[in-house]
Amino acid sequence: MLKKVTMADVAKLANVSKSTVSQYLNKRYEYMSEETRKRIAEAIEELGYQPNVIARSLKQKTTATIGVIVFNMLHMLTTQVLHAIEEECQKRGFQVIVSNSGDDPEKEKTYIEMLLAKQVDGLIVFPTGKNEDVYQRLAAERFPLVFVDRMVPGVEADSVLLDNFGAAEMAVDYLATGGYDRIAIVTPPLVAHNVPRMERMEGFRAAMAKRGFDIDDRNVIAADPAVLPRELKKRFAESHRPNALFAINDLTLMGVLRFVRENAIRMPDELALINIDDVPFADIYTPALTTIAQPTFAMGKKAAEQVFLQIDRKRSGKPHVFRFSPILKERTSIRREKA
Amino acid sequence: MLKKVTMADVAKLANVSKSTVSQYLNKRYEYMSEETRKRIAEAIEELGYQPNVIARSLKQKTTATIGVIVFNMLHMLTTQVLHAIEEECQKRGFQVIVSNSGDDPEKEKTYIEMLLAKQVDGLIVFPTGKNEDVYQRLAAERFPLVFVDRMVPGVEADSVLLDNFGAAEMAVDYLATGGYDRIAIVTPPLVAHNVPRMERMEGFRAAMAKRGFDIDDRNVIAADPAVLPRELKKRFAESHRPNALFAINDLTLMGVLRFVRENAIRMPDELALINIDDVPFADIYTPALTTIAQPTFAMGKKAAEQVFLQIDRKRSGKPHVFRFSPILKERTSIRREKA
DNA sequence: TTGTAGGCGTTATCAG
DNA sequence: CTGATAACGCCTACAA
Repeated sequence: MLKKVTMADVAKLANVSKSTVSQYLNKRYEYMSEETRKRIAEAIEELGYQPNVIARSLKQKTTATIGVIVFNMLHMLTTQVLHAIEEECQKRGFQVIVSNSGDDPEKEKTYIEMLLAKQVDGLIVFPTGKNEDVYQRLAAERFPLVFVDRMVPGVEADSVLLDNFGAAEMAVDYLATGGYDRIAIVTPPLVAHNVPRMERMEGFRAAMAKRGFDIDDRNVIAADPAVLPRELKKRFAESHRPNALFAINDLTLMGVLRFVRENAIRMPDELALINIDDVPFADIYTPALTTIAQPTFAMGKKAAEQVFLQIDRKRSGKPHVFRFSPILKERTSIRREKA
Repeated sequence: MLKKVTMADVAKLANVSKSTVSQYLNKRYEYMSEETRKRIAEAIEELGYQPNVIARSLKQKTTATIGVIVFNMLHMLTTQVLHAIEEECQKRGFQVIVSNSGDDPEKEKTYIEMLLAKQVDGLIVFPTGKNEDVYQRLAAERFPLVFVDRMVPGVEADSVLLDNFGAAEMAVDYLATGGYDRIAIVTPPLVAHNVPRMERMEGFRAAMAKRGFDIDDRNVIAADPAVLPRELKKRFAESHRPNALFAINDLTLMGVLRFVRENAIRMPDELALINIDDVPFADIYTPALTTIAQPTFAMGKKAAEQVFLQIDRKRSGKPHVFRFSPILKERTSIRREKA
């Protein structure tokens, strides 16, 4: 590791002082002779000098780094949002430290602290939702912070998320317009701190009520993906089986499709299906899946932009919750006329 | 931002010197009175002191950070390997800076340099393959470096990749055993610096030869995923259409499936299909897709372990290329008896 | 236009 | 057992 080349070495070789080299590096060559400028450039070249960003950071108290904490790296939404964040950061010369909390609040807390110790300039968090005190502290310090995908009620921070309520309404409306009347919602277990899940549920209820459909309790199918096929099978063995399913996310969708496959249920004839999250295989599946996409790229970009605004201390005032509109992807897992 | 609490403050409040506080922080309390220990602990607590990792790094020349450069963040393999890397790093208290090169060598070079300037302790690279000089420099400096997914011939660095040759053989063997005799390979355009692609092609040729099958040139279908359906259609309009397809990766698979769907080709009756990369929808597809999985998690773990070995200067000697065995996932897109 | 000196927050060395 | 003091590599007045 010949990483020993320092500013001093360059200065010596170029016969100038360290400060002059520093000026040069920061492109302040207004008052610098063409001559010395060249000498420094050569010295740098010759030694293969690379400035030590750490030293700079220590002085400037800024690291050109932001921390991102996600709760599930393998989730497609995460990947896509992350991609957009990274891209936005590249434009600003920032880099991204990624940590995976696995939805474990303890871990999340630890990582937030590690990231702060590393002096990241900002934080984008897909929050577990269970570390309100930590979030509050950050908000109080006005540390640049943006929540993504989920928000945390009571914490004043910029948040970027889907219009979940609207997405659920969209699902119901689309199914209803197609003539389907026995609509069931399929979701992971409902827990209060999971805001999007609750919002989707509420949107569903509201849209059903608006249509004058009553909600059979048996048509709220809440189960972990692993046991979902079994639960569905149970429900479908009962009376008044649903003729349309709304899966609130991609994981749930997988459970539904497994059920459909195992029981040789014909779509869309026997059953219509719509879900949130535009999975990559949606249009090569048979039938092609009608889905509700999240604008993941726009969301990631916005999240990054907001941290940067905060870093630049340019935020207008109060934190804002940015709601992104869901996008209907019409395909063929739903007929447009009632059976 | 009340981030002004420094070691000096703690020292003052606890009535000791900075050095003592430092000892404490580094858990060297062997020769420290119970008394002072407690006082320091209290002071830290009271001030909410958080050590500044940047300052520590400057002194110790170590950052507990590794850089990962991938060429496509959205690729599933990338996500999964990344996940494993991150997990392994967590165990060691390391963090991960992720950059996306988009397979652009210029960007890759820039990021490598930025990461080095940030004093990362090691680098894991999914290489574009076109920056040999940069890789060489790193190797020469013995900077901790591991390549993943692709390797770079001529550069002496640990590399973690699939046994691509073996995977292609596996595909051919499985199809041949099922009685299929007109096997075509479907791949993105072949370019020399893309090692895995070439290796898979070679494995295919070798396995075909071994079986005594000759390879009709028209059965090497090389095209970008976007135009693949068209190319396939063209081929299938000709004589001696293939009765089995081997897609060398998931992107290619998507193209094949689109073709299959658009032309209502029945699998496995008219056409058998196998591919590398165990896509998440493989077993909910109809027919369930027989695939060859990469042990992505093990690969990521190994990559991380190898950088750490290098960081700890414990590497045995010469760099090593780690080949991971493909895993056959038998499903139903191939019949076991010949048509 | 360039150089000197001091400091950023830690750790390391060596006295005391 | 504890405390000066000097680095680490860079930036920034202020001097020259």
